[in-house]
Amino acid sequence: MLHEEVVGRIRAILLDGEIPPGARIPERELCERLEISRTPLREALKVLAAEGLVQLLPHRGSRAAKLTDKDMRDLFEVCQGLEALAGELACERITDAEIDEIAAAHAAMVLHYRDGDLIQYYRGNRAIHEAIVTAAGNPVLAGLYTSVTARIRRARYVTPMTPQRWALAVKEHDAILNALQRRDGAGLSHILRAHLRHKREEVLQAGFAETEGTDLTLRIA
Amino acid sequence: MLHEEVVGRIRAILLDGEIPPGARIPERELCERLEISRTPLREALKVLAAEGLVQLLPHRGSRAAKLTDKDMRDLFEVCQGLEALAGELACERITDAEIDEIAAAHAAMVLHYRDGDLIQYYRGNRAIHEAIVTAAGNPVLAGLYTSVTARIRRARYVTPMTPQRWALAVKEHDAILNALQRRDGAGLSHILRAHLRHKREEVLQAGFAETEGTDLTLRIA
DNA sequence: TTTTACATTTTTGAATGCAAAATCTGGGAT
DNA sequence: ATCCCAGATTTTGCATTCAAAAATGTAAAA
Repeated sequence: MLHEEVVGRIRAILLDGEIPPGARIPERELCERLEISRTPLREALKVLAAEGLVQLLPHRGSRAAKLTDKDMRDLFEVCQGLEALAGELACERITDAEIDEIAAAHAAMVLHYRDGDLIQYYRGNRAIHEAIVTAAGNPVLAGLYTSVTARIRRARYVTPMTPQRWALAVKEHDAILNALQRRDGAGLSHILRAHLRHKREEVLQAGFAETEGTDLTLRIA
Repeated sequence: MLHEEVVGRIRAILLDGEIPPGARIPERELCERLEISRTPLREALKVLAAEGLVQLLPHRGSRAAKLTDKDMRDLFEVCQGLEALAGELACERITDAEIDEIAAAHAAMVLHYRDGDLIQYYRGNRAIHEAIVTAAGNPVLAGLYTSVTARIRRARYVTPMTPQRWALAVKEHDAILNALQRRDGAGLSHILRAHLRHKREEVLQAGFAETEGTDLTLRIA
């Protein structure tokens, strides 16, 4: 198994919440499960620690990082900045074909909204945001975006929504698509910020400071 | 020696250009120099690879990452976004005392400009940009900023300047301080973007694609 | 002289072993 | 019963070792 694959698999385990925030990461156990020895596992943990997903305590092992409200706020703030930038750049560089793809994804997402299928809605939502970042044509930006969103993913995409908020989010997405189609960078940037600000408020209101026992089951309000 | 220290020391070696971009990283040699064994060294290299400073080639060792013009453009673009965000947040959160400190640093920097001391000027310049990012009060943002700027540092702070460009940069810094003092987030964000855009143009015009032989001696035009 | 095939050496990536640190356990004092 | 401390156990962090892959060198053939 390649180094990057090890990192990826552990990242997935953490993001799935299989090892909940704050819990110790059982080295020996993970080694057996991934069928690798401690050396490559520990290399991966150091990388994930640099990413902020793992917390290393000298001589006391590693734990799945726990996010405080402040961390969450900070991450959302940065995420806003990155998406705003991505929106501007995307408007300069996006091709017609890419816009069409996003429009299609948008339409599909709206259908999921109509169906009240929050999981599929979130999935489509995420794909759209990622497509915009990709369209920005800046791999450095894309990399940072991936790493920042990974850390808030569980909060962002597993927060219950009221019908009002959900309706607002869909309306914002209409505006996002519209700005993209008009290639209105400033406008898109502005809408994306507002969209994320609202999302952040939802998440923080939901009291999302991660603790050992944070329940991450998807609930629909 | 602690893990973070190992990472830091190797990072410094790379940023100093002691191992030039594209050059192989001599594992054995670094081990002897840092007086550590290969295991912790390799852990550090993987972390630095995730940061983008090191390139890992499976079964062929690691090299100091080489930056293409495109990489440089992408990094500057992201850096602009991060500084713009930092500027906005700083205006919301900065204390009077912090503003005074930045004003003092600014005054000192202007003196170095008058003296024609580019090295000291750059040093002061960097301190100001970092102080703004710190004043934003967002450690996640600060972390990304550090990592992005690290990668372009050598280009950003080791590019020759024409008297015209230098004068413009100083003028922009006046505007930056002014916006900060007025706590004009939008204005500061705008100026910072322009400032970095100009810097990027300088750097790219200087033909900064990093190659094995890139001469990083500080030249004053 | 250049090229190709092969053997040797070097380097890489990962497993194992070992010393130091931390955690756990149980018995005795308060 | 609770608290505390000494010994045992586990876990961590690093050095070393080992197998596999790549690089290098050599010699024969074109």
